Amino acid sequence: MAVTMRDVAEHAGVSQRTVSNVVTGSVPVRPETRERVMASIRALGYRTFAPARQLRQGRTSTVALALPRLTEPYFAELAQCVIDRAAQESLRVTVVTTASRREDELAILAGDQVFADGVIMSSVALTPEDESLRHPAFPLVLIGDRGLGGEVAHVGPDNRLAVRDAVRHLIGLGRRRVALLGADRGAALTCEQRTAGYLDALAEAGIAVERELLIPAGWDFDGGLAATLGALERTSGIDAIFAMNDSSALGAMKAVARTGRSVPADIAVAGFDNMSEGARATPSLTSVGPLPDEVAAAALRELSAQFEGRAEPARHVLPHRLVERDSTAVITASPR
Amino acid sequence: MAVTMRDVAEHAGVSQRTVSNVVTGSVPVRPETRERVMASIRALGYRTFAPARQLRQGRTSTVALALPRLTEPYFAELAQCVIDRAAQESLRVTVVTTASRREDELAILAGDQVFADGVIMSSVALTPEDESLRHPAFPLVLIGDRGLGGEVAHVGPDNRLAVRDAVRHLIGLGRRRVALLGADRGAALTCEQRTAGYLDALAEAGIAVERELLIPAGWDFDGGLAATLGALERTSGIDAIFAMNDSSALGAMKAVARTGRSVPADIAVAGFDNMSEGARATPSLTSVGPLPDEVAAAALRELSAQFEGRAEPARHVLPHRLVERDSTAVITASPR
DNA sequence: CTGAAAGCGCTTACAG
DNA sequence: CTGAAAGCGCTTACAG
Repeated sequence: MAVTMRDVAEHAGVSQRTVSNVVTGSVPVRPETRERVMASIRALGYRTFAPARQLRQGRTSTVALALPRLTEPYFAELAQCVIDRAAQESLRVTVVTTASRREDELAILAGDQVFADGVIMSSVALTPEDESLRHPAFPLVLIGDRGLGGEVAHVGPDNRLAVRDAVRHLIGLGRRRVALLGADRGAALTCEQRTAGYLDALAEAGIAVERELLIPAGWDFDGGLAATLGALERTSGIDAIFAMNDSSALGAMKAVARTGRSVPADIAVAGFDNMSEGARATPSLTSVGPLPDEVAAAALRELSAQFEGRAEPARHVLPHRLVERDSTAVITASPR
Repeated sequence: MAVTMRDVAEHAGVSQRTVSNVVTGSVPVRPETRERVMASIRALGYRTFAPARQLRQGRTSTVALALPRLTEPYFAELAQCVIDRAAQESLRVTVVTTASRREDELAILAGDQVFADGVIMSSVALTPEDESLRHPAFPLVLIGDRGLGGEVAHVGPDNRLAVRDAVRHLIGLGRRRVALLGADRGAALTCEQRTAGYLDALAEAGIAVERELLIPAGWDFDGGLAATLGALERTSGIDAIFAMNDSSALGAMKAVARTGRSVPADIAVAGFDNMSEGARATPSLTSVGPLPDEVAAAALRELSAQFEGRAEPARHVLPHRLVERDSTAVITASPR
């Protein structure tokens, strides 16, 4: 740093203390003095050197956000929500991406990459057995899918209930052959839980489970597209698709259209995540889950609670909402 | 911070200096000592407090990335590229979004939000007249579209040349009524430059400019979709569309399909940005421009040069590439 | 390869 | 409302 607070103080003929008061605005300063200091700041081109303040205050006022990737629209939207919410509390956000690599997620737990007061992580590769999850060395909140261990804070929906509600909605439309898209992530808790919700809804309605309606698929647009194309070719009579997330649901809608069928007339489609992109799709996509902004807000709230020592790490079940849109409308629209 | 380096040194029976050597790995430490220190670190749960290191070193090892929003796929991809490239140089990335607000961009120039060694900004609202651009108070690199002032570093393609190449390609396919989608941002330099490239290509081919082929549109998916639907209804005979960016080009392709026409048989479509999403679209999208990763790499390289005082802020013209894909293929595919 | 000590640029009780 | 001074937790010449 070229010019320091000391230089400004000298230039303005006041103490460092006064300059600090002006800069932080924490203490009222006589307008006259204030003006003089501001003038010196401008004249000298002074800028606060953040690390010094942070060292003194013992905190960075930064949160790290760890996500698999920003190129998945859901994560991009979530990141935007976290940034916006954090800004309201004068917190900055450092984004770290893991590419879904277990080693990267573990490195974050080890605190290697963490130059922040706390971490919000969307983990996809950790398991409840991971020891480092027992005692994170810093405030940590897991978001999204995973319900891991008992020690670590978490915010997320009740996956099972949410999916049950969504599939119930599909069945309520009179659909009887509801495919579950993305049903192959054996060990992943989220997948298990969402699958359980699907089975609940079927059982409730007295519909038998058909093995071929459990469709393996990647949880992204291309995964949903490819798997749906395959399923529609292989299996006839599918009249609804519940996708494990919105990205794959959007892919599924494209697949349906490409085979000359219509959403929702021939096949109703619903997803999970309540991505804002779903509202803008054609047809607009029915989805279940908390809103991304609600997830961001809850994660930040939990992190703040830990910063302030207000609470033990807690596990928050976020209420989900089923937003019904055109992709499950009851009208029988004609194709195109 | 609970446990400091001092505590570790005491616990291990060595000096702070030695602990520091072990932690940073900058100086070789006797394996035996090293092990003892590591054991103490684990036992005490020590973690480096970044601000102290940063204060001492006089730098944050963080770059701020300022973008309009993360929910625009191009920016999400660019952010991912910057994060990946930065990680290679042990730099962290703090993401700040401006929502395209001029006041937010100015605040960043004023250094208000900047807790980083330098800033990479994708500005959309500043003009060459903005005084704060003359003498940024910290290393600053503008990316993407804007060619602003002479003082501030910039990386970006030659918009005019790039668009000329792309439109030339369209004309080379035998298309004669090439629409320019997104041609309404009067003052914006990028828009001006790209429009000039379009006009160049037409002039070259001896094609008269048709006023109604200059289509105003927002530079995003929905903007491209809506404007193209309107244009196709209003104007007949359009046989190609060059969109100002890939997002609006993807919207245009959807509009074309929705009106029962086919890409590329009826209407060829090309965009700008070389977003990776374009390669995955159906049909895959022809695009021109540098790759997002090339933009990220160049921006970071320029920033590093400024950090090290290696150079005056420079203006880098990135080579563009025209990636030809299915949306401009010569085969006459039948619809669907 | 390791110690003892200075100092990075701030903020904040402690006085007035 | 303002001063003088201590100290946050590191790294790094300076010695050995």
